[in-house]
Formats: sequence, structure tokens, C-alpha cells
Amino acid sequence: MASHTVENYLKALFALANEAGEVGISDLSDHLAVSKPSVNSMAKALQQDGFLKYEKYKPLKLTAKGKTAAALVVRKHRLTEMFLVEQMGFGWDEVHDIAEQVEHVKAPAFFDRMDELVGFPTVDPHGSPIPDAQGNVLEIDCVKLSECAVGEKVSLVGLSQSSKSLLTFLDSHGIALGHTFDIRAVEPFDGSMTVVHQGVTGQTFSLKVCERLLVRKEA
Amino acid sequence: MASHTVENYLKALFALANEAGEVGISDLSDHLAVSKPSVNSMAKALQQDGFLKYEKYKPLKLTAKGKTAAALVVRKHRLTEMFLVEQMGFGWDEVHDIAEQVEHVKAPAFFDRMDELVGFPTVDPHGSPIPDAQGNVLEIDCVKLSECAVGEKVSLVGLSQSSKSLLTFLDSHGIALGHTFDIRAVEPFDGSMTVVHQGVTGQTFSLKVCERLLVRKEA
DNA sequence: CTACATTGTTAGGGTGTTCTAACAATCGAG
DNA sequence: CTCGATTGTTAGAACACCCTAACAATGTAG
Repeated sequence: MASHTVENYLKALFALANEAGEVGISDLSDHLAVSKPSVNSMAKALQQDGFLKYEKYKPLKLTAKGKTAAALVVRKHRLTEMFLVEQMGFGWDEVHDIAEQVEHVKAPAFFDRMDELVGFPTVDPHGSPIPDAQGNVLEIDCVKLSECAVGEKVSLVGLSQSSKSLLTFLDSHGIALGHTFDIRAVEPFDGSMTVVHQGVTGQTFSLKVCERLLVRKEA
Repeated sequence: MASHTVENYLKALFALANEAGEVGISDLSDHLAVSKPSVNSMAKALQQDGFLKYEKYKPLKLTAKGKTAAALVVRKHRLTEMFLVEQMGFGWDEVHDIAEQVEHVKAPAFFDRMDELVGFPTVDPHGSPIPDAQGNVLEIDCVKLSECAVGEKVSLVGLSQSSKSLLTFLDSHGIALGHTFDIRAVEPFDGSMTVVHQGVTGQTFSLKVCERLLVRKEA
């Protein structure tokens, strides 16, 4: 099994991969708060182990093996988050840091049991999809709220880059997954949106917030 | 906080300490499956950090700080075992290896919540005492079954050095914590004991087994 | 197309943890 | 008390991971 460190690199690679599945050394360096030379040498090591393709001055690209390994780490993370919320009573804003630690536990039975106890969920408490035991990730079809137009009715299915402060913001505004929004107005100046939230009129959210809310358009 | 490795050394020191609280380098070397030079250099490092007293050619001795730190690792281990059995439905023979991993998680809230959810237990599923949050260990008064005499009535309160094979043996004989034994005979030749277990007559256990069963004499 | 900013690489070093080989101290038996 | 077994120590090296300083390649703006 991969070390704690390798698991973190894989997870970052997975999170940062663009449509082409490519990640720059600097992106990783920033995301992991590690120097570029460190990333560079780790990249060589990960290639050695067949987790990614690395050519000098080219972006990094996970191999099939790497993608699966990364997805399995993400699986452990998200199952843990789900377990922490559903079975242990933590808030959705508390679970990330704990899961960050627990995800490195090497005990498949532990995660399998969590999966069972929370009823084999497909998404975590922040609406992010949980990869299956084979490392397959189910895509969820959604768009950013900020990309929707006036008059559309949408429901919240997930968050992009959820951070503790975003979660606290949403909590304080009574927003949770599954809630509906009717878009009433989009401010041309700053992109802020005025919506009807769960049937209650008049909330306005900044562009910054709207870019983080992933929604599905209602039929 | 101490590294994964340091936590394991502390836990071993705690487990191997004799009445005087002293542990030999070789004992640690065997217990952790690590070479003696490794233990030697780690001993120096641990002294540097104030966890133990080390003098050349003398046995190692945990300081107060070391004892507390060690107890807190043991606490995490045993709380985890309890949680795995009570809340996640694992068998008492499955939990040790998982807890060995989970105990290194750095998230106090995680263990506090476990403690709460299993009702602030004082002993783990194998009858071993769980140190409190300050690192104090409650002694339980018990003796080895092998040290008891014919005619005594005792009840099982714990195990010494429980191993997976011992636990499986006990399971297969229907033995659990709290069960009672009436000692009917002790074989002088090999020390094996014949007892009445939970009122059912006629089970005989080898000395090896009896040395691992910690019992309390009934009033 | 050159110049600069960004991005990536090399070289060299540091810490934590491990090892083997060789040697030294201690302890117990005779 | 000496000898051999056990136990502990030193020296020297390896691996995984991290760093800084200096340099090279790339891509973009003028």
C-alpha cells in the first residue's frame, strides 16, 4: 500500500486534474504546501511506481493505475465524512479535517463497515460523489449556480471546493443540500444573484458564493 | 504531537514496563520488530524530548511525561476497540489490528465522540482498563486463573496479552468477559485446570490458557 | 523576435527512521 | 574469577521525504 505521503499526492492529483487530466508541478506544490523540487522528485518516484506519466517540462498525468489508486483514497475520505456525519453526529463543517486523518488508515474492513452502516451512499455530506470500491467515479450532472439565468429553478446538489468558511456561511443562511432556488435577478455589475430560497423570497448571494454552489436544473 | 513511530515506542514501553517501570532495549527490539541499534538511537531521541530516562547500559524508564503520553496512546487504542465492537459490530478478535491503525489519528474530537457514543467505558472489549483523558490508569484487582486454587469461584475480568488466536479459542469455547468459573481440579503434572464454566461442568484448560485469563475472586 | 515572468530542474543538504557489522559492557555458571 | 552468553553501543550507510539556492526551459507581451 502507498504511504501517507503518496496517498496525499494522489488525492491532490485527482482533485487538480483538468478535463485533460493534466496537472502542473506548481499547482501541486501550492495545493500540498510543498516546494516545487519536492513535487518534482516525488513525480519521478510516482512514475517509477506506475502511478503517473512524467516527461520533463510536461504536465503530470495520472495513469489508469494512478487514477484508481487516487479514487480509492478519495473513497476512504468521503466515506469517512459520511460516517462522521451520519453515525457520529458531527456537522458537515467539522468532518473534513478528521477525514483527512482517518483516510490514511490501512484497514479495508473498517471502511467497508462504514459503507454498510451509512447505507452505501453515492455522495458525501457536501454532495461530492463517492467512488466505488473499484475506483470508478460516477459523474453527477450539475452546473455552477453562477452559470444559471434569471427565471431558472434549480436545486443544490453539491459544492465545489467546500471550505470550512463556506460551510459555515451556508449553515448560517440555512442552506443545505437538496434546497431549491428560483433565480430572480442577476446583478450585471458584480454577478451577485437574488433568489427565492426554499420558497422564501429575497436572499442575495455574491458571485463568489454562486460559483461554489453546484446545482441541477429542475425538470 | 508525537509521530506515528514515537507513539508506537511509547505504547510498547507502556506495555513492557515491569513493576519498577523498567524496560530493556532488547525487549523493545523484539516487541516492535526493530533492530537494537534502532531502539538505541530512538531511546536517545525520546530522552531528548523528555519522554524517558536513559543511561548507557541501564534499562529505560518512562518519565511522568512519558507515562502520560503513552497512556493517552493506549487510551486512543482501547477507545477505538470499544467503539469498533459496540458501534460498528466488529468481533473482539477483529478489533486489535484496526485499532492499531486508528490510534494514530490526530483528532481529539474524534476520540472524544467515540468515548461519548460508547458511554465513557472504563475497560475495553478485552477487559483492559482505558486510561482517562489525563492519562491516569485505573488498576483493576485481578489474578491469573492459573494462580487460583481448587474450590475457588472466580469471574473473568480481563486477558493478559490477548492475541487473535487466544480470542478465537475463547469464542469457540463460548467464553466471554464476566463468565464465572468454579475450579474443580488442578492437574499437578501440566498445570491444566478443570472448571465449571457458567454452571456447565467439565471443561479443562491448559496452563497456557489459564495464565492468560485474568479473574477476580468472588466474594 | 526579444525580454521577462512563470514554471520546472538540478545540485546539495537536512531530519527521521531504519538497517548491518563490529565491538564493548554486563551478568551468570562453573 | 574467568569465560561465554546476552545485552547494549558505535560507526556507517540507506531510504523517504523535505528544504533552499541557483539555473534552465517555456510561453507571452511588447
